[in-house]
Amino acid sequence: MTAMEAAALHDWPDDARTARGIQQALAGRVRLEDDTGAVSTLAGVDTGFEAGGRTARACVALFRWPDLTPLETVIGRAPVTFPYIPGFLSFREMPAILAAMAQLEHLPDLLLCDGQGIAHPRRLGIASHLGLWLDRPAIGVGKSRLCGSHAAVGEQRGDQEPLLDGDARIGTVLRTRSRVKPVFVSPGHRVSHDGAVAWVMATLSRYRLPEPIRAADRAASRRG
DNA sequence: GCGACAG
DNA sequence: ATCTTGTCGC
Repeated sequence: MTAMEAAALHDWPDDARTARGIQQALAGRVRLEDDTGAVSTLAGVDTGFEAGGRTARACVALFRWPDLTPLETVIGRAPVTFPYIPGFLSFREMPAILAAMAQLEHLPDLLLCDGQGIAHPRRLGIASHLGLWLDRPAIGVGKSRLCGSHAAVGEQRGDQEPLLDGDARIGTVLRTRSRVKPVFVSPGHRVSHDGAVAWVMATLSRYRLPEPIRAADRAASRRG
């Protein structure tokens, strides 16, 4: 990696201007080839807020693969030092996520993150940023669109349409439940578009979101 | 200038 | 994301 990239990876900004520079420096390091190796554990990642929004509370819900047995749930907290600005979500939530990850004996072999991967204005959504930071395969699963356009998606479970930004494919709009609003799937790091969609489909139960993300979502937003 | 805009 | 109770429906 270049010196600028090395400096940007584990560096932290305190303003959007600097954050944008970090995103631009890191985006080129994202790998879109499937490089998951042997997956024996995977985790869902989500963040909630408490104390009137002054504290971020992240949850990492670890599961065994391929049986999807729940293994462990950890919670990490961190002061919120960055405002919510579309396109800069990772700078708000990652400190808490990293605090949660630090509680695990071993990092998950694959991360499913609530939010976008490369389906981002500068191709560095939270799943990409986190995947790069931890050097782990990561997938972004957004409940709504940040950027890009797409054709109408079929109404049946499994129907999908590529998410495009001009000529470039940045993700997939995937119907995870028949007649229910689709999700926005995009590679975070070390996974392909098709690989990301396959992982999401493989971790679904009967709901709209993958089970690992649902579990993280519950723990992260649960009061107390 | 106007509209869009992850969580 | 969060502030918030009950309620309609499978």
